[in-house]
Amino acid sequence: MKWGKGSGLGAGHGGGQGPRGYHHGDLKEALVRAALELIAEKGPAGFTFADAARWAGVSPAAPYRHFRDRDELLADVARRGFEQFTLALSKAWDDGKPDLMTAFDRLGKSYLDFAKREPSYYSAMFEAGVPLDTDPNMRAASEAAFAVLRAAAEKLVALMPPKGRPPALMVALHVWSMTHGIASLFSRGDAARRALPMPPEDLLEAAVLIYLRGLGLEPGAGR
Amino acid sequence: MKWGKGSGLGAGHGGGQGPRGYHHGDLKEALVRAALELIAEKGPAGFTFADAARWAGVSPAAPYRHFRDRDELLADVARRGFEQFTLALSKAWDDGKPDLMTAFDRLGKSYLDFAKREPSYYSAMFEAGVPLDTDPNMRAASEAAFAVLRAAAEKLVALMPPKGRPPALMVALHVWSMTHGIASLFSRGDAARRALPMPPEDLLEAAVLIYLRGLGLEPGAGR
DNA sequence: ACTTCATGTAATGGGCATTAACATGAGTCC
DNA sequence: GGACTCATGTTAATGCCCATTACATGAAGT
Repeated sequence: MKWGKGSGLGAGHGGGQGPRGYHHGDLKEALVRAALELIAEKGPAGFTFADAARWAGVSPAAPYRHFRDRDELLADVARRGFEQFTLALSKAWDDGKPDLMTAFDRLGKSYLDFAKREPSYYSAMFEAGVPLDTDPNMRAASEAAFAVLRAAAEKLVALMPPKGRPPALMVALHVWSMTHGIASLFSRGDAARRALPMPPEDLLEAAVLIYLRGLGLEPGAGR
Repeated sequence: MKWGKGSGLGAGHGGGQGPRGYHHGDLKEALVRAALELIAEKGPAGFTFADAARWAGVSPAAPYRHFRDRDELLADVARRGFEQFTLALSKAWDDGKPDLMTAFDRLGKSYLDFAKREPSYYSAMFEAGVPLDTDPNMRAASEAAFAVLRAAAEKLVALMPPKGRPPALMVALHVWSMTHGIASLFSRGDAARRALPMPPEDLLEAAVLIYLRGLGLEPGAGR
């Protein structure tokens, strides 16, 4: 045997998504983890299919049994990223408790936090150029993440008098864009980007406060 | 001769930045154009040094006379992108004429317009992972672009009463983030991204109006 | 035990980056 | 004007690494 036995996965029963019987280790999971590791090291375009195989400790051809090609691997990473992202956002929003403003702020911070804690996922999701409509699950996962934000926006605008109430979708898009912009420009783990006179979290918080005031929501509302 | 004569560059006098005497065509320019073309086709990571040479109609070794490696080529593309970007933004801002609000709006639109009209430059500048501090010119070019935005923000906050006047730098960063977020998420030429119920320009305009109102700037101010 | 399927391996062909040695044409200096 | 020199490009060669297709192999099912 020339390739070793994977990287600490043992010969478990295969907890992934295969029905049950796995022969060896859980290669699919190992490949995904390899991809994450490699993305963190050299960016979403900085590694090859063979690299992932090498990292997982198998032969260069083994990945083909699990992914058609490198793109499919990347797409799977992105999909998983969206799923975890949705989870994190939902948790942060927590249905608007204890009050909407607090929860909304937490939501934004959670977005930035995800981008910083999981730069590999974030890269795969937003910067790798993975098309959203190869896998229907992909689009669903991505939309689920946005749905959290949108639901939050719905509750927020419901605080306003029905007269000049802005469309919740627009509010959600605005907040998303702002947050994504800050994350892309300043909040990456790279540290190779631009310096900032304040932490990105504060930048975001101020932006959202100003924006909401512009909508007519006073800072104490919804409490 | 096996490689043909380039792609329509003719044997002009060499209008690029070489002092004057060029032997053949203006290969350096041709390579940059090749890179732009190829980025547009397959993304900033989707082409090789040899591809660029082939596209420019020269042998695979020729580019080495002009760029140390592929990264240097990409960096040059990014630098030129920032320069053109600065130009476009300056022109749009036009020193705040005829009034600040109009000019500011034009500035934002110009940002989106650049991202849409020159997706290759935009990619090289913001998505290719080109480090800003390899070439001092690079950082300078990138900062010049931001300086336009910052100057505009300065003029805008000067409209406000000195009491609760926000830092211009923060305003500039907010607007930049928002605009960059919209451009990244929705305004790319890709068309492979997410659908939007309104044009990105309108989304941005609304966001900026709301944000400025949140700062206490009434829509008619500065006129 | 035989079949079957999932899982991996060995081997092959091709492309790319990179370098060194050679060719060529434009300006330069007497 | 003619030889010199340098920038620019070509040819050729090397080594690496990748993707991908036939072949092997071990575990489960009957």
